[in-house]
Amino acid sequence: MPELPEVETIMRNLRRGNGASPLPGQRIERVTIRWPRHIAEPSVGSFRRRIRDRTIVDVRRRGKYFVFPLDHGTLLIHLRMSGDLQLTERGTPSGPYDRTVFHLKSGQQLRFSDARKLGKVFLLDDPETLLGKLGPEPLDADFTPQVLSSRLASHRRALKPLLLDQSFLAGLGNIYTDEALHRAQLHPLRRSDSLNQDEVNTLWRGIRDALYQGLRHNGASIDWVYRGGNFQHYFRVYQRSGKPCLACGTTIERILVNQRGTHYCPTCQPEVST
DNA sequence: AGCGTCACCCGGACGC
DNA sequence: TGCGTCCGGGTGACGC
Repeated sequence: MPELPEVETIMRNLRRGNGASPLPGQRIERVTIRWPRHIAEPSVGSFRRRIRDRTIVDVRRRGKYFVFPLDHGTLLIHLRMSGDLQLTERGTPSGPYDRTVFHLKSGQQLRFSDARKLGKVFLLDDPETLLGKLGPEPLDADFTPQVLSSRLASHRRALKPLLLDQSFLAGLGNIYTDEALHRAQLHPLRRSDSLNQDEVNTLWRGIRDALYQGLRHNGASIDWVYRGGNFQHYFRVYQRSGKPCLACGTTIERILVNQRGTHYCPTCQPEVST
């Protein structure tokens, strides 16, 4: 499932062009919409009309969103569970899950494929109506341990659901949350306002380390969808239940936390009486 | 505020 | 071989 490192990796490829021409500067001629419910805003008809002849000015990421500032308005795409974005050369055979295809003046196509159809596409005048709800970027320089500390203290939730909450912190999903908590040696059910300063610092480090390692390996390819990365070979806890902890040998456990599969090491991440 | 639940989806795993 | 069933997971809506 595309989380920050996967979205960032795909974003960099689009920006560079990766063999094809870079996406910034390219013009959209028209769009093919094979699954209209992908278009979240505006209406499909309005979207189709307004996207014509727009120039893609830049390619960015905010949280798990792709952000494409246009000469008029901003295109935003969220991959959710099973989405992928590819920049393809003229004549590339279409895939079975290509849902929305942007035909570019260059002959290339920007293809949004999404097997499970949960992704979303937006065309907004003001992207902040969407992006403004997001919490800080965990890799930004102004995301300091102090920022994390004060945000943690203002909630009394378990760490796991809090870290998954995009308005608390933008970009973590199930994989990187579990990986970050293991690095920080914190139990997923630990209450956010119970951490001392050392533990906050360790959590900050754990979040950044997990994300940086994901980025270094171009993200994780755990579904049949995104195939670009190999971070899945370096998971310490995610989908490793029943296997030995790489740090201490204890068997990794899987529990449900707010209906989310949660993987952790009972020895490295002890339950704390708070 | 935070939690539980449901809905949206469908490929793949599993059981028979 | 082929069918039926369940699961996972990001997010938003809704109710408590």
